[in-house]
Amino acid sequence: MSTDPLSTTFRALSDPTRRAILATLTTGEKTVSDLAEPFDMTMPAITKHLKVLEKANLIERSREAQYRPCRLHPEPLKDVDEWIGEYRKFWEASFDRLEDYLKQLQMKDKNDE
Amino acid sequence: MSTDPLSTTFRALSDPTRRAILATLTTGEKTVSDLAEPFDMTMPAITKHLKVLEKANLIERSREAQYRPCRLHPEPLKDVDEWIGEYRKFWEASFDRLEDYLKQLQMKDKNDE
DNA sequence: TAGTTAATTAACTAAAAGGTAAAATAAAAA
DNA sequence: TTTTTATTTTACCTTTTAGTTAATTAACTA
Repeated sequence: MSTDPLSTTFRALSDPTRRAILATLTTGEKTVSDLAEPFDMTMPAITKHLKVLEKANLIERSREAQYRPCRLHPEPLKDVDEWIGEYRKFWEASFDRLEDYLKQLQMKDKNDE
Repeated sequence: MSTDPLSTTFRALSDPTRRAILATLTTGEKTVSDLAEPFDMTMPAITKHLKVLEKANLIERSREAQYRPCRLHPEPLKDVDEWIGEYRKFWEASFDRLEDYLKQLQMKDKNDE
């Protein structure tokens, strides 16, 4: 398994339950039970999802009495945004122009051989 | 396993070999051998990574003689970009101000109870 | 046609992911 | 102090992932 930060972030985001948890946390700090409520899933499953998000640094946790509130820690998304930024020009070019662009690059490569 | 498009895209991006393959494809169409060359990995492993990328719609493939050239298909990254856009305001707020913002929301929630 | 090159498929393995039920822990409330 | 509430840990199961080697397919080349 890949343990580099970007892989860890993408991995954490690749589950709809975890993305829904992040979405809930955009409205503020929440308890585990709060977060579990919308899902047809046992508590331990939610605990595991929270662990994945915590290890990916996408949430932070504290303690208040018997609660372990979670809050959003969006910083790793910055790196995803930067990564994806490199590809923006490729989807912004229309399909046909992308074809042309890549064909050009390809011809350039062939000339280099 | 989650089969929704966004999960599939994030899943495909969660491996550094696959991200490196995409990066190589930004310089134009490439054969499987071209793509395999930088990695200390057997061909079947690369074939599998390409299958994951193809199923995630991040690459497209064709046939030329005995070659199966690959090219970038960046469209699914658009959706990732849109998803992440919803979180931009959270990492753009300074850490302290985010704390305040979330605390505010939290108080509002408590008042609603 | 025989051999080579490019890539895939098949069969297998080890580890990780995502879930469960039951037991354990920690703090609050009665 | 006992009970309840919130959450985690443990032990288990099944499926998926990421890799391997060996065999196969497909097309070019001598």
